[in-house]
Amino acid sequence: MANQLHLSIDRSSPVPLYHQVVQGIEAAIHTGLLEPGSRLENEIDLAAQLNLSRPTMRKAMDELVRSGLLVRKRGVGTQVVSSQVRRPLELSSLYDDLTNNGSKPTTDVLTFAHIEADDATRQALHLPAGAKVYHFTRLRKVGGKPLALMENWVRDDITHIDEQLLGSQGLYSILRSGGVNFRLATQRIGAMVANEYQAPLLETEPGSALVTMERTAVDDTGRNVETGHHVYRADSYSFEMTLVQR
Amino acid sequence: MANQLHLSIDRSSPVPLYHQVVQGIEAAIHTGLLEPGSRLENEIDLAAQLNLSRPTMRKAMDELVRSGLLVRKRGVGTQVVSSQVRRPLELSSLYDDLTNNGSKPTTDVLTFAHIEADDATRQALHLPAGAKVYHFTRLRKVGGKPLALMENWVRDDITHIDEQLLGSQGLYSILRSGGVNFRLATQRIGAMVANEYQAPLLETEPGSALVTMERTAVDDTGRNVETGHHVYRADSYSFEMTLVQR
DNA sequence: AACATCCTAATGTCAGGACAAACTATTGAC
DNA sequence: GTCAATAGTTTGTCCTGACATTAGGATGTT
Repeated sequence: MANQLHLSIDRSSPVPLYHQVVQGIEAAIHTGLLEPGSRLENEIDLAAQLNLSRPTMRKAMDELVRSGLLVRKRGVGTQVVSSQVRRPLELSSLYDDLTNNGSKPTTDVLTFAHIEADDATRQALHLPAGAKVYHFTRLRKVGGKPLALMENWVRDDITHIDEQLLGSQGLYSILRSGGVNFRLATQRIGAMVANEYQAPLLETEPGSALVTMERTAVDDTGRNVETGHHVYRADSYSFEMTLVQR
Repeated sequence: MANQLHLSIDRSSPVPLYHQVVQGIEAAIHTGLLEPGSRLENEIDLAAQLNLSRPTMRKAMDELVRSGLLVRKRGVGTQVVSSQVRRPLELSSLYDDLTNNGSKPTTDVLTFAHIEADDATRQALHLPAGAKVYHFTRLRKVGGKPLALMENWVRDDITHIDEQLLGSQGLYSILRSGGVNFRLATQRIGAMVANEYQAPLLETEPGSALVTMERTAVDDTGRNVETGHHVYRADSYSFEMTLVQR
């Protein structure tokens, strides 16, 4: 039962020890070395084997529990979750998701403007009256096939946004280069049917199903940096996530 | 700038100290005592004021950061997020969500059976060939208005499920009473248009937009307890969540 | 054989301390 | 006046140690 997982911890590495443990166990689960349903050794022994303190070991396991790979039960032990685990929904842009996936997305910038924010945008971004924002709509394709139609509003007091840049990079990548450290986002996922404007752009029929997503992102200084309204072809996109009981 | 929040910590309470702090700060934010965008005192001072150790204080703030109410920045401090915060998507049943919301949902059990699991179900629940499951479809209404059409498969080796019980309680409530401690779930959210079967049940037109959700839930022993396929009227339901950068 | 009780093992909570790293603002030099 | 070095503040990481709580098996009794 006691599974020997010989992780190697590099104390001279700049990556935190607990994170090295997280990566090691993640890898062990992924490669099948740790089988689904199998029990891990207890925290204290594991910590001792790796010459780590128990709080450090525990913090690593905390993260794995939070991400859904492990399940703990007091008085019993820790198990690898038996289901094939999907990654929890993370704060990332569609563009990043696609490139990480090996796809090569392209972006058509349909409209681009630097305008005074309307009421809804001012409220979403907490801007004073008269403040200006970047507003643009983009069409994202993968393999030449349209996937998403995206409309965004971004505050203009952070970094300059260029129409050409938008055509070659993801929005979040541009903003990160501009010094924005995203911390969290609130979003709402729903559904609608394609209207006469959306359907031809997405190369589908009016009346076909679309997934809708509204998102507002906050950076590490607490500013609401960006808000957007996106629609995706339902036959090509869905949101996967892992929920963890807290 | 240093905001005085006089939380009271009860050391004789069975609820963990860090959780008392979480609740206290949550309440302070909710009541407006801690304004959006305001800075908190540093961890060490806060811990000292409440006669807590820094790790305990820190664990409390960790949770608040994870849930999206606070934003931390090394060398700078901790701020209350300026946006109105929505609760992150938690592992809960629709029924619980609705009752917590003050609504009074009703459930019609459309079909109910105790049958041998098909291939897809066996794979989703990790069951051996020949295993039996409960299979049922339900229609959930709020205020007499149909909201969701739900089809579920549940393993039968945990607790007995009664057709009548399903009509009066949520599924998760029944399973919890049966000794199931849910730990996590993986789910996928998408969209479709209502077909001829769904539309009349949901009192909408064929071709109207529906939000779809597929979910598989895991308990604290690592078993896949339940899997389901739900559809919601898009004009009445959407998924809200908070994503946190990890 | 059935039941209640005790024991053990594991996670959960909490303390107090130490140092590292990052950001800010001030100070100093040119 | 501008820029770079520096000091101080705050969070990030890690350690050792201790006790509480729970689950489940083992034990003993009826």
